[in-house]
Amino acid sequence: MRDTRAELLLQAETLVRRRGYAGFSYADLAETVRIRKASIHHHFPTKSDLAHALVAAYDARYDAALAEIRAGEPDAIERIAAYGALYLGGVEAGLGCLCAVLAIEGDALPATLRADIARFFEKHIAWLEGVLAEGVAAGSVRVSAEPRATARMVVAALEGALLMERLLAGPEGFRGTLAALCDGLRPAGVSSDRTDTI
Amino acid sequence: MRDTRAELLLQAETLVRRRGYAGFSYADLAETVRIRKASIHHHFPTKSDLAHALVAAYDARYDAALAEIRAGEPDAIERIAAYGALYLGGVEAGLGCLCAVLAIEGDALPATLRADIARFFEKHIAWLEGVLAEGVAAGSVRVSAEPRATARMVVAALEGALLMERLLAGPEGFRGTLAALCDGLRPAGVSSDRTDTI
DNA sequence: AAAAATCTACCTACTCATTGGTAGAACGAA
DNA sequence: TTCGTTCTACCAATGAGTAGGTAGATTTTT
Repeated sequence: MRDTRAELLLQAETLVRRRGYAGFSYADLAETVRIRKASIHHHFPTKSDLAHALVAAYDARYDAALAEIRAGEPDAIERIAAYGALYLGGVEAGLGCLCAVLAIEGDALPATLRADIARFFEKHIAWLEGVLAEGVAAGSVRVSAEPRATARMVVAALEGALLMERLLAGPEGFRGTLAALCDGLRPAGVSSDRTDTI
Repeated sequence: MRDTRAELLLQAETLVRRRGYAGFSYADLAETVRIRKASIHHHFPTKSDLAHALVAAYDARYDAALAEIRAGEPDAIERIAAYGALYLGGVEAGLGCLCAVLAIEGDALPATLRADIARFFEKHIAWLEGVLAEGVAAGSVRVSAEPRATARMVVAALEGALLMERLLAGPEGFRGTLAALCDGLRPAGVSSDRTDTI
């Protein structure tokens, strides 16, 4: 027995992350999942229903990943490197960030969806702010501005790098940006042994 | 006598930057420019012709702006701040970066267009690499990694911030990221008087 | 346990607005 | 008269979404 709904979510996510929200159709999705177009409407009545479900699933996966990083990695810089590695997966697969894709088409999207996306980003910023604040307290991080502004900058840099390096230098280019980002947060005089093995 | 072609380019750019490439149509454009749909085809036979022209014009404007910054501003950090201010205009107007928008829908775009966009980003990276290298030589910039990787990171951070802050905190949020970015590039012990007045 | 009712997941076969694009005529300026 | 521009009037294809039906599993009633 196959879980059609899950399959639809998986393939729809890939399509959106590859071609954008307006750039994929129920017909495309129907073809890749090998189901009739009308059957998709049974699971997701409208396209924006599907989009909501997509964001919810994506968000939940990130929630789990953030929690795991926090639990498994004590060092702040390593936590950020691990966070960056989540994006690296996208670059490797040639897929943009779901929420970045949707954010860009923002003006054409339902307001509720835009709110979901905003919450996604806010959550990441808050998480990073916490990580940075702890790192500063522990002396393993040097932040030039307030942690909040730096947190925003880190998310922005990673989102931007995913967007750009998918077209330019691929994983190679992304790793470079991630390394530069992490190095910039290290206190002066601390070596950066591990940044090239992220 | 009005320059319809220029008007078309202007309005099309706004539409794309607001809703994405797949998210706007010749019908939309015709309505805002108050012309018939078929007349647009006279100026831009196909949609991808229009897209190419859009990128070319956008790219040319950035070329001019980068040259002006280089000519008018001697200090490296101030140059980067001025570069960031170019993006700020987008946040204020609620418009994404044209090339970021197109990059995200990359897989659905003609390959030639993708190449144009890649060149746009490469150019910015190269420009920033030059600015950073000069700054390092002059002692006004401290780069933790190689200038090339830092340059990539700067473009990524600004592209990402424009994308995100359009939905989140607006110009306020963007200025914060820009300040954090610039502060991170300043040599230790140098005050950041001007970052809040960018 | 058998029969009846309901539900789930999928189907074919549409609707109807919109998409990018074309053909060819009309207009105005040089 | 010719050229550049804009128009009306179309086209085939595709978009999201709907109507209504069928086969099979599940639940409810007798």
